[in-house]
Amino acid sequence: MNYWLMKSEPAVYSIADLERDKVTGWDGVRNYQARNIIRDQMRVGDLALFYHSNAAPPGVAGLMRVVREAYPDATAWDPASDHYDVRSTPDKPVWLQVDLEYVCAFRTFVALPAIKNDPDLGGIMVARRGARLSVQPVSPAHFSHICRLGGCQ
DNA sequence: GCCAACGTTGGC
DNA sequence: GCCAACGTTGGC
Repeated sequence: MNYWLMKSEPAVYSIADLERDKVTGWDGVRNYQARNIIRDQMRVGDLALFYHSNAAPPGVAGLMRVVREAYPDATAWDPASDHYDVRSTPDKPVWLQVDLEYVCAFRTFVALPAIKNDPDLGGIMVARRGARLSVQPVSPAHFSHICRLGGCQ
């Protein structure tokens, strides 16, 4: 079982939207490093922290689970989509997505400044080098600590 | 809105 | 393949 942190701007799609939808296709990833993680490493049953980026403050808002492994992201060949990419076609898809299901919304939002100041979360990627990557690995120890801070399982 | 970090593009 | 220019992310 692997653990991840996945970013979304809450103004676009938030943990409350996922709670309503129950399952969502995590489309729109347009970074090769993030795509390769989705393609090569994300497996059904993996858990992911739902991170609110571009928020005030940013931070972890809840928990979700992978329920479908990598498959083509159809928004890439939709000219009407904000994520349209002329290089990707149904025959040769460039961009991939997974499906994620809602697990819980944190009772306590775990804000980025608290993450940075927590000695138990030293070295976590979201606070350091590679912070911009929209799909990141999280160590089991860091993952369980953030879940405990958030008040979710 | 600013800007640092960093990924991508394209000329050579 | 180098690297300067440019675009994007995302914290602040």
